[in-house]
Amino acid sequence: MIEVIQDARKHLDAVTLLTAAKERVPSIDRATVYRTIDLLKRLGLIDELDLMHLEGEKHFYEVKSRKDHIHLACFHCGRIEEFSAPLFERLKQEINQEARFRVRVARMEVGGTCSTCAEQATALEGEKGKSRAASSS
Amino acid sequence: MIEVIQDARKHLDAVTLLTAAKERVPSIDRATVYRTIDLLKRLGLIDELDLMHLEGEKHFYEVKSRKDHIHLACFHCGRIEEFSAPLFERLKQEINQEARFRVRVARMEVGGTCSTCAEQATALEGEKGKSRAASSS
DNA sequence: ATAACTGCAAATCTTTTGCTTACAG
DNA sequence: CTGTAAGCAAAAGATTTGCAGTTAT
Repeated sequence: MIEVIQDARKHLDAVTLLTAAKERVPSIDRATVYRTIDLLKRLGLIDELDLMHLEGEKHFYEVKSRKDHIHLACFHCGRIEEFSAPLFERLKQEINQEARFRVRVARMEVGGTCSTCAEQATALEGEKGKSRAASSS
Repeated sequence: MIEVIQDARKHLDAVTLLTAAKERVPSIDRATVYRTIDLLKRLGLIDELDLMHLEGEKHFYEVKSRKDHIHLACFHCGRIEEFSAPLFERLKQEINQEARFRVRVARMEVGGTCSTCAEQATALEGEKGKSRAASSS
């Protein structure tokens, strides 16, 4: 089961995970998937993500890596980027020290506009701008 | 409606929000609450939180403040602490620059052990073994 | 026999939607 | 009128639970 998550190229939600798992064990049930997810979560083997609820309220899962990364969710194209930063690690340390809070899991999710979509938007504005400029939203 | 969220001393989930709103407008319905939440979210007036799903899968809401803060959720006592750090702001800037990702909302949630619970755990360990060391408070 | 795991079905919880009425512009 | 907002009821989506049958210890 954790293999399924590991093998996945993208973040899986429970239903997709169920479908994927069925390819290996056709008889597998929803309940088993959820129970296993819960187990893996408690064991700290996987992380649970929300990905800014771009696709509804479901959760997504990924195998926990040594280095946490931030998920950047583009509101326009829905793509999820991952971003690692030393600053993030430092921030966690700071929380440990300044708030005296022992960090076990840290999740940072960001929503906004990815570079591709930003460029497209800029390009579009440019086209329209030929005829008429200056409409501040 | 946003007043209800503003007045709240703690983070509210939709059901609690509904109850609170009913005190002002008894006829109010779930649907209205959810529709309003959705509106306020889109207007960027409130932020949606998960608080590490300490209490199930519901979402919590708080009025958006100028300065984002990080939510620290204690797995032991369930308390939610807020933590602001310049480092967090810098991290967002870094995302803007290095990933060329235009950040609109950033959410960071941390799960772990708060200082109080950590002290209690230490105290317990101390009892089992040797004498306690001085603890800060 | 015991304990852990699984499938199946039903239940629960949270959020969304369709329809209808009320009301303001 | 016409479009927006609200109530109500039902639906939908995601996750959990109770129960019973299997399998390994």
